[in-house]
Amino acid sequence: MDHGERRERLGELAPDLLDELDSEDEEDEQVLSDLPNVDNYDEVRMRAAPNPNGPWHIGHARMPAVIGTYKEMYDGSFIVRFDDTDPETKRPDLDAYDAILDDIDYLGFEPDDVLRASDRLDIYYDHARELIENGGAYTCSCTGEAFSELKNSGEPCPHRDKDPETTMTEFEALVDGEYSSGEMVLRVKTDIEHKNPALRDFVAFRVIDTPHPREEAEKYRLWPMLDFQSGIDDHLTGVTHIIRGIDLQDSAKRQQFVYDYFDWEYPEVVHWGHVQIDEYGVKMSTSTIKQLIAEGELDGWDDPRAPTIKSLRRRGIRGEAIVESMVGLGTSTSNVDLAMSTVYANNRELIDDDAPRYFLVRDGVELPLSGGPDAGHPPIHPDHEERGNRTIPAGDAVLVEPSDVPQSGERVWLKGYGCVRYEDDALEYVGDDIDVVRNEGVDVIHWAPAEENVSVTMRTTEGDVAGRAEPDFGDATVDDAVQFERVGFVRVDSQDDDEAVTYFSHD
RNA sequence: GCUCGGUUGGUGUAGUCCGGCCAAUCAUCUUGGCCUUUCGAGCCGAGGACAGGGGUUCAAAUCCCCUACCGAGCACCA
Repeated sequence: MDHGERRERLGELAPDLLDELDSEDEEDEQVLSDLPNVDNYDEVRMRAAPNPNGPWHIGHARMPAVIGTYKEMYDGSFIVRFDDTDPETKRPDLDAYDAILDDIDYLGFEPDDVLRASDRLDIYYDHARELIENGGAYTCSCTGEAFSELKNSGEPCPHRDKDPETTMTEFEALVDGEYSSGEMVLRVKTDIEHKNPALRDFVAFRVIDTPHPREEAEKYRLWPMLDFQSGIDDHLTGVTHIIRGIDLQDSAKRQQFVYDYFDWEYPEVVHWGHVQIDEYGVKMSTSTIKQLIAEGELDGWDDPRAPTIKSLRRRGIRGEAIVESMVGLGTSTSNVDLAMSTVYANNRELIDDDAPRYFLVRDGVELPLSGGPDAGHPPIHPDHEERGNRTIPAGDAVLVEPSDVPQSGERVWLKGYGCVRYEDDALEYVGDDIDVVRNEGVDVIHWAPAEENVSVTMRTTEGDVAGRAEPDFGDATVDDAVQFERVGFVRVDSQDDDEAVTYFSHD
């Protein structure tokens, strides 16, 4: 029995099962693996916890793409929580908060709530106090080096046995700003002999002398470390599923100690590996990009050479295409490479059907033309005759790309116009019988009028390219995705009289 | 050094928990053909993978052990 026969048979025997089979088929669309233990929760709730130190690079799209997709799969929710708890070494960039939310919006997702950790210091302090009362934390004035040495040999530091009252007093002094950076920290008491040294008595709070850039938070000096802050917030905001990188593999184990003190249930965790993106010479890290912009190597976050979401956006890559590509990577713990060709393939599928066609001649060579009709009329879209045809006036001369100039005596087909022969440095019309293309191997090329055309700058990942487009390209409006035939898809970035700027999307 | 994790075609992924219907899925990629006045799309076809070695088993991508390679943590970064 082949598939069809089996279906038919099943339909006779058990129509119910067939319905079930069909609905399963529809859900074959599911691209991500199931989240663990979803049934144990009323609602799947997730969070993205970006550090607002700049707009997002492409890799950052993975988090909203994945949790946004899970949100749709499970009818769940997700929040964005800015983990901006280091005013110094990971100093937040005030513009980045909105830039990141804007990027998430571009990807097509809307967070159910947006929080800033720097608004929540008092909450963290309160939980620290409770932890201290429970004997789960102690103030420690060891230098990092000294503590590390003790810790690595599994020995407690002298401050570990402090009574909670002393710790509490010292903690309040920390909160009140009576210590400077480096003098005192609050540690969570875990297991100083834990076989994994990474889990032994980690720092929960430290003093940072540099004020936070946000006005609302500039008064604070005592800042929680990620593992403490994030652990508290995940619980308080009802997060049921945490998705994070393998660099945070030990976080859950550390935070588990805190959760145990509070008698909380730890959320489900999924770890994924790092993403690398091919095709970019520029290193993909926010700080590197920031530096290149500062040095003038890149024009800005949306420079076509920058590996950022803002750049892809300006290049006309739809958020949906980025999301599909990211979701396609799945959530495996091994590191993955994302090929930009996948993103481009996804985007092409989204824009191809709508993109009108135009000719753009790069580095045009001007060739006199004689003997033919006044104009060429190629279709606006080859699959949609109803959209009509363009009009490209031929005039007395046309532009063609240098590599398209035929050998002397040879013919070439100017698309939408007809066949011409190249002789004595000029083109002469020789007819409109398409059979020469079909049977005689005449090449079809694109062209533009030498007189009446639109000057176009096409910005690409490799630099700017100058060209001339056919006059009808003037009909394209800013933000349109169009295809320059034989060149590739571009997004129209600006359009003034006879001057246009386009950003190259992909071929 | 201590600890934790990973390795399926060029790339990514499904399958691994609960061994058999996996001579391994899907996409991208490369490629042949059809169609086409380009590119793309579409249609038909092709290419290409279970890191290596042992073991358990009637049966292993799947379980166990070893090796190799890759990665992560051991921060007063996130």
